[in-house]
Amino acid sequence: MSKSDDTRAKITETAIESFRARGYDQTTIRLIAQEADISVGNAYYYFPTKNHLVQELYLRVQGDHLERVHAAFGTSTDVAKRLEIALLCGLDATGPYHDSAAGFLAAAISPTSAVSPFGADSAGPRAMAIEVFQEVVDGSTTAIPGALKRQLPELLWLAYMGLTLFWVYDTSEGQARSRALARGASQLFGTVLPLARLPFARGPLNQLLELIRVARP
Amino acid sequence: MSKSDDTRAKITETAIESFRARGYDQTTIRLIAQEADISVGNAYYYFPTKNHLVQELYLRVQGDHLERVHAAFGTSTDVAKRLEIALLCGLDATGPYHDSAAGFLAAAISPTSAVSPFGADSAGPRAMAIEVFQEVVDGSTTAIPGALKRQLPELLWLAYMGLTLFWVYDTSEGQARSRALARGASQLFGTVLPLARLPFARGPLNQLLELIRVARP
DNA sequence: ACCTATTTTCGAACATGTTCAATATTGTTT
DNA sequence: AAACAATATTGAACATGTTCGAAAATAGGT
Repeated sequence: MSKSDDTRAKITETAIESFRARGYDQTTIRLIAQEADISVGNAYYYFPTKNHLVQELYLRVQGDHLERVHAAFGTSTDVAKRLEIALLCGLDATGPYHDSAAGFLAAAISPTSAVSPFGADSAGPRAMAIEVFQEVVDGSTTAIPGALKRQLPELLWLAYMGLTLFWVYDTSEGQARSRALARGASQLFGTVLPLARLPFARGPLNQLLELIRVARP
Repeated sequence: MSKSDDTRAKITETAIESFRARGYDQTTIRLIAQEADISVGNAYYYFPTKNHLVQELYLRVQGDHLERVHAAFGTSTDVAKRLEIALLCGLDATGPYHDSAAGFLAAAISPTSAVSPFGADSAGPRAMAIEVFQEVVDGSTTAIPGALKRQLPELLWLAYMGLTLFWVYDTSEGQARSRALARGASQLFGTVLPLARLPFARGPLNQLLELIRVARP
């Protein structure tokens, strides 16, 4: 088992390192095999698809995101502030890969892909990602209507996915626009959330929650 | 010029027909060339990329969307109702391609792809798509704050892109959930919009518009 | 009609993700 | 230790998007 684990680990490490250094497209299976001193076929013995190697990278970045968030939350108890932290830490964690983000996105977006954020194959990484936003909500002292509070982590994660999509297309220096968007959106969220408790917000809010119920099977 | 146009048209038609019948992945350049009675190299003389052929399909679907919307608007003057019509017609227009939507999506999503909805190469089709939502707004008698009204078509188009993304992943019978989402979202929009005129909505609304200003370079 | 430049067409070649049958290695049983 | 079963490993082969240099067709000018 050890030999097998070794080979697997060698492939994983080589692939991740190559993804970081060369990006998605430039990282070919043949190159990985060569650098890991194995044959092409052997790589496919452990990973059925190139995208399954991306999955490994995804996991690592996800772990990094969680770590960064934990380090940055500090004593913040305001949801909006915590959301801002979570979003910005997410951008920090993915930052090194922005140059080849397009390649990764194309690989990830297809529902049949192993790395599709919505697919079954990435239930693990996804749960990890939603966990971040669960902590955003749980660690806050802001009053949030119960029905909304339950759905919120997943909704915020979805918003984060949207931000990531924006980020991929963001060519501004250091992706400054994405950061500004993260800050602005968090702030807006902080402004709007209290309004949810006002009486005439009940109608729209219930409509929104019902909408989510329809959308989530 | 006529001979050239003929070849180009033959390729376009063959490709679109193949996309419809076989989907994205199963449509290979060699197959198109064979069915169009030309060589592979010749296809590449007219279309630098397979995705440029998808672009042609995109244009056609876009035109179909616009037609359907015109036929369906009727005498509706309510923004929410018109939005619902636009969204549902969009789903109708793309319906035939749902089976291979994943392939198309993967091809379209990369910023460097010719068919990326946000890229420069598809400025034409995109303008056409936004035009639909321009008409949603222009043909309505609903009172909308001016600053918002100006941004609305683009925002609604963005929402439509989101709906399309949901639709790609939607495996429900006839994509019923996507349709329900379209209806529900339109309705919610109709409920929320009037609230934008209330005094305390001014703050969040301005924040939102500022956010858009930041996000749009 | 002939020559030249441009446009169009061809098909072989290349790179890369993936598959597969054959071979080697390791583990288990007797 | 020998025989058998399982697990690992290999490298060639395949499909497909794309490139490229050469050949053919066409257009324009004299």
